[in-house]
Amino acid sequence: MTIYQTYASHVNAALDTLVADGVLPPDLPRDKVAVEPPRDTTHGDLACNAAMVLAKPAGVKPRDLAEKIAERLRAVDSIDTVDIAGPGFLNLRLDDGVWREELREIAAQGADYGRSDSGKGVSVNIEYVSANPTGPMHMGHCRGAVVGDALANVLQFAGHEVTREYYINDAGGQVDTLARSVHLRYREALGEDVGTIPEGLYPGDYLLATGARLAEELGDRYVRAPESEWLVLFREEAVADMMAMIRADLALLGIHHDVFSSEAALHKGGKAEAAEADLRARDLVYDGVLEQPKGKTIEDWEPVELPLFRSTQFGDDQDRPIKKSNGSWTYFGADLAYHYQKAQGSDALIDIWGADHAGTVKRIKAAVAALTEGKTAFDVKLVQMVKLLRGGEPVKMSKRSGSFVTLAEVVEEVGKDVVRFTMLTRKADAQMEFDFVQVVEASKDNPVFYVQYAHARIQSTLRKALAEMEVSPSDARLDLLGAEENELIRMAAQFPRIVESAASAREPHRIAFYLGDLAAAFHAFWNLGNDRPDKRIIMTQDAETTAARLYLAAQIGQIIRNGLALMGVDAADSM
RNA sequence: GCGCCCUUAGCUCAGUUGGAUAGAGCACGAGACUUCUAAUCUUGAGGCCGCAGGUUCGAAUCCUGCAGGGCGCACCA
Repeated sequence: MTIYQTYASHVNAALDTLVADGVLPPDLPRDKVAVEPPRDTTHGDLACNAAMVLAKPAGVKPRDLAEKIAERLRAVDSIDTVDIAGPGFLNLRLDDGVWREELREIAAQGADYGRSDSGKGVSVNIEYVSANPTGPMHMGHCRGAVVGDALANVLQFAGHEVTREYYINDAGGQVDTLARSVHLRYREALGEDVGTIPEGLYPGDYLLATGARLAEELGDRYVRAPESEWLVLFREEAVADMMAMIRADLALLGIHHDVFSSEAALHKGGKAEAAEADLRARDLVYDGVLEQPKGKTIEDWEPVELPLFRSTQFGDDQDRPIKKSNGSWTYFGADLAYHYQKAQGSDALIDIWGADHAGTVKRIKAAVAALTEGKTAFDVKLVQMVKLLRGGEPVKMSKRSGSFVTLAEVVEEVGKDVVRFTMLTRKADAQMEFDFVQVVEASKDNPVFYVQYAHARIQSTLRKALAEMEVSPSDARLDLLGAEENELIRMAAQFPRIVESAASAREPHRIAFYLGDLAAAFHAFWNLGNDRPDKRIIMTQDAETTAARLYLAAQIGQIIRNGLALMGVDAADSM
């Protein structure tokens, strides 16, 4: 139990006695009662809003109710003072021992500190990356990959059973184009001069290897053969190679999915037909004709009857076709079936998408709501674009020549940890700049460095104390810790709350911001020792105080490691 | 024309799902290095939370309208 949960239960007990005494009516909903750290630390250690939330339904004045709750809370041993402030806040000040005890808790739980079971019983499927298997990963995929992976870590830490999934779009027109591009490279590998790559095909050099491999394995038998004879084969081979490449790219970032789902396999298994039948039976799919969109003229518009999903019933502004006029499935039609399949295996679904797909969120949410009859929680997290800069100047990217900035190049240049941390320094739905120069700067402007530096400082202090004083961290005399140290502990004790909020809000960036704050607090404490030698961690004349402060520093280090681990970043022991 | 996202200090951004006097960093002013790693810290100034209504004990946060910016708008993926 965290400190906050412990004191929430004290508040609950106090409310129970008030109900028993007839001051409060029974059955008041208490879900809005919160015990939280106050924003302003001068207000105490914990703040509770119970009196304000319950006063109205109970028909009493907030401050009167607050006074009654306060009376009962004052009887709790570990609570030093209870003040009533503002409109009826209960401000609790805890005995210092409570915080010292939390420090021992951190030490005892170690890498598990912050783990909770709040997500227990709710399995989550999180689909992220799902880049089209037509080439290597580039920076456009990077942010979604990191956000998805970090979120998966956070959810797991919060007790959810998590499935990390990648959806392979291996059934659309793009992979046919890929197959044709590879066929060209295959002919090239057999000695043909193919000249410049025609418009509409993928020009990238990364297809050379696949072409060469197929030339070696298949010989020249498909050089002159009609497309119908080789398209499927070349498509499968090319997709397999592209996926191998993508997996290798993801591995550079430390990302490993549990499940790779193939769109082609979905169709083979008749999943789309099954979903359609299900929806038709409930009149959620019908054959109809779409109107031409208003405010936009389409030259070759022709009204066609298509099977349409009634997404307007779920708030979309148009019903959406699940099949094309040529009979094949639309992306949406397949995606609908795919989400149906995912919903069979998990209680909650999360998709991480690029913001350019924002327009399709409504229809897929509608589809999932329809297919699962609203039973499966489903979230789409949109991830905004990343602008690449070098020293403030935009990095030029040309998709046409195939010379985009690849993920592998970036990881090679700045390292996995810098990429991952930086991608989490903004809310996912806010635009972000990634400056190659800035992200590797060794200064406090650079949060990656700043947090790493705090950790390295802690580790080096531990080493130094051991080497020069033969003193190790110890909890024997934690009573020697003062007010400044307690501030630090208070901050450290928030970690479990932060993890929980990051999990429930699905916002992994909160971990990064918290670590920045924690690092700042540690750096501040450290520098206090410059002005006040009695506040240094290492006190050569005082082994007991040194041991206690080392214990504190070690636990701060532990939390930084735990937070970084959730982000998928390794902690540095020295810099 | 419609839908979604955004608008917070000069700049870049947080804001614990509705809490108290709205916070950081950069930049600007003033300070701290014979150090425990100054790769850091302390301190000052800086605000109509885009605008206008509404909801309530209480709004940057929720609702409505408006303005400005971004993205997307037949069968593409």
